Amino acid sequence: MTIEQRAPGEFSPASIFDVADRAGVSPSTVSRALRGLPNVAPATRERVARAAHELFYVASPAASGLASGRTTTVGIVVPFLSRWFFMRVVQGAEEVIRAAGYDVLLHNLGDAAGRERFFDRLPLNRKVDGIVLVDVTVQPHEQARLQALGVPVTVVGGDALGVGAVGIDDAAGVRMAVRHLVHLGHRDIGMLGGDAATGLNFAVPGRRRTTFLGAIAEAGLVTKPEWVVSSDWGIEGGARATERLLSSRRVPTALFAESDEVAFGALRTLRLAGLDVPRRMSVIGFDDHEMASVVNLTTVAQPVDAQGAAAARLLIHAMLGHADPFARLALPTQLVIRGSTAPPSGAGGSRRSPAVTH
Amino acid sequence: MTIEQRAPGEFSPASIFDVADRAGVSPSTVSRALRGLPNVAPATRERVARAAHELFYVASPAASGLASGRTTTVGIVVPFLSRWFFMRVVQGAEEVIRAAGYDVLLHNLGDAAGRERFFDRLPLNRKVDGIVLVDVTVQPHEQARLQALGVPVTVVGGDALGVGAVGIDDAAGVRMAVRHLVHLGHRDIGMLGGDAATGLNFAVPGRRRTTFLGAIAEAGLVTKPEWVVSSDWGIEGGARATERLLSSRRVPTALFAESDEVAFGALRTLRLAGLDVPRRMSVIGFDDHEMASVVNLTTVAQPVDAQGAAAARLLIHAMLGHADPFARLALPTQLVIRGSTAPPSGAGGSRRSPAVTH
DNA sequence: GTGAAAGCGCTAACAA
DNA sequence: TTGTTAGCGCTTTCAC
Repeated sequence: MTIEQRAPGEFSPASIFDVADRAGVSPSTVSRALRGLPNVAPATRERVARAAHELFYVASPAASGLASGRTTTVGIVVPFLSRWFFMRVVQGAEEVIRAAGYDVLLHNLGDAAGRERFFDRLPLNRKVDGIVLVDVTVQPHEQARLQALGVPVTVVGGDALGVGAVGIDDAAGVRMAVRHLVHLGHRDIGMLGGDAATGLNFAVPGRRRTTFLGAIAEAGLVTKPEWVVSSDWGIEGGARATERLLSSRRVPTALFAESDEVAFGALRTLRLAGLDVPRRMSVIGFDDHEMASVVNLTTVAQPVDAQGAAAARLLIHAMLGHADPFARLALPTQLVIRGSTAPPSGAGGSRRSPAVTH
Repeated sequence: MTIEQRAPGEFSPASIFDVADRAGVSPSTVSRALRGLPNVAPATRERVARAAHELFYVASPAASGLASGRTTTVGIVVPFLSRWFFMRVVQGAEEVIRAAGYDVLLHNLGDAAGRERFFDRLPLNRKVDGIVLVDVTVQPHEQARLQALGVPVTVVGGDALGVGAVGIDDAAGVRMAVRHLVHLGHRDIGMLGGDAATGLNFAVPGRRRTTFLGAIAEAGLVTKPEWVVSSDWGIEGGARATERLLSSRRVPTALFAESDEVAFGALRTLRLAGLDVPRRMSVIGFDDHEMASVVNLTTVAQPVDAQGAAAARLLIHAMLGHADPFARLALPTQLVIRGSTAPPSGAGGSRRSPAVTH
């Protein structure tokens, strides 16, 4: 920007030389003093700090980045922005990252094409010192690309080899849900999944379905193929999946939804179909979304912010060179019983007050 | 990073000189060719492109940033990350920003201290070419600080002078809600607000309350101070506000909630208090949150992604030097009638099927 | 504890 | 249309 183009009030920011002049030291000393490096006399440091403050001096990130090779920025990569889970993970990670003095570069994959572009073109190349990858199962060839970035990576809720990972014990959570239904007396249990058609191949969906089928078998039950139905993740997906399931000749007495958002969609469809929950149909979700208490949904709670925060901490350790970059962490899940599950209508047993929408 | 520290497979990325050598041209030609500048022979451009591709060359953002003064990054600043509205705005803006070739630096204010720090220290200084500010009312002294950044700013849903702004006609939306209740026959109408205690001074809360009181007066009604209650924004805030309101000697027959999330909290409290919605209490929200259809909430819909997208477009125009940086845009709102509003129990009139929670 | 000097990898005048 | 030449504003050896 040449001087003529500048707006009247605008003035070019102070450089490290300006600060050096004002403090009566050399630029290198300014640099050292301001970054808190050792080998700076307290009095000098003080003088430099004051000069910098008076001139509103802040080091140019581009210049120091170019000189040092560090960006003081970390990338957070999510499949979508609109899902509650991702947002909360981002929130948890953001807080830790900012507290550690880094900025957050947010990258939204969006769809399958976006995912491919991400691994192919590596748009975060040289822009970040580390990456938190949320809920993406990294394929082997993708992992190679990631390595080419030359920065540490941690993963939340995804499978990945050779990088730090934090998540929950998904299998334990799913089993918890199935057992709860079984203990209530249900023998006909369906499952509503996400997964289909997004092409983003994110980590969770497949895993939960496999475990569900295993848990059903463990309980000595069988489920029907028409009772295990996938659709897009989210409320609308859950609604559509439930519609499809309800079109079977015989329907189950209980539904396990892969996420609370899918469960919410199910609740809406069941209400519109006039099927009382939990009298005619029990529904259990997964997440403990903040809306779960509003719609009185029984669910498997997982700590979401905490997973983001843990991944960020892992990453920061890795960027600092300490810490095992291959660490894996599994946070606990917990059953939260509310009003959307009850014994099947045929059975005796205690009754819970029904779930209501508002 | 010295050569010894490098991991085995890692190799230093190609520089613009490497590409120049391989293509048999000078670095400046490489630069021009790769950035699509005019005055490059098609054949040359082609040769350069191939060389760059073969060497996996990508320009160092720090170096080109330092040389050009541009960052190809835009900052999005939000008060919180955990609120649905903000997320959707970010989503809408992100898409436009990325499509225009910029990266997104996400900055979360978090709380009052974070807000102050933001305007005081300007952490986005020289890191972005423009800023989208979400739902922040910019105070005059803050505006001066923003100007010091020397980059264009646009605001979503906030008041701000001298910068582009997009939002909705809040007043029209609020009046729509109040009139709907009045037409149903309600005369005792309360309001649940956010606002209190966050200290973040974000834009919307105060505005909606003022308009609400105006609309009540317009309708020739009166409301009581105990019926207009504020709490933290969000579900828990709405729940607490409703509890407080219900402790009045006489309660209204209808509630206008400042946001759907506040309304959700209200619905939960009303359910727990055994007050049937809409029979004993009508509730109307604001936003058309995706959960509104699940809990059957009547609400005033506003386009959220679209506001973020519009703000991003405004910003990009401003960064490119075209476009009026003072443009203001108001997107339309729309009443969405669902099952949470009905005539008050005393009155006659048509009945709607009740809202249900799950 | 401090300073001098040499880059970091690009872009942008200017010249050719 | 292309090449040459200076920087952009820091950090970082290496001397002192």
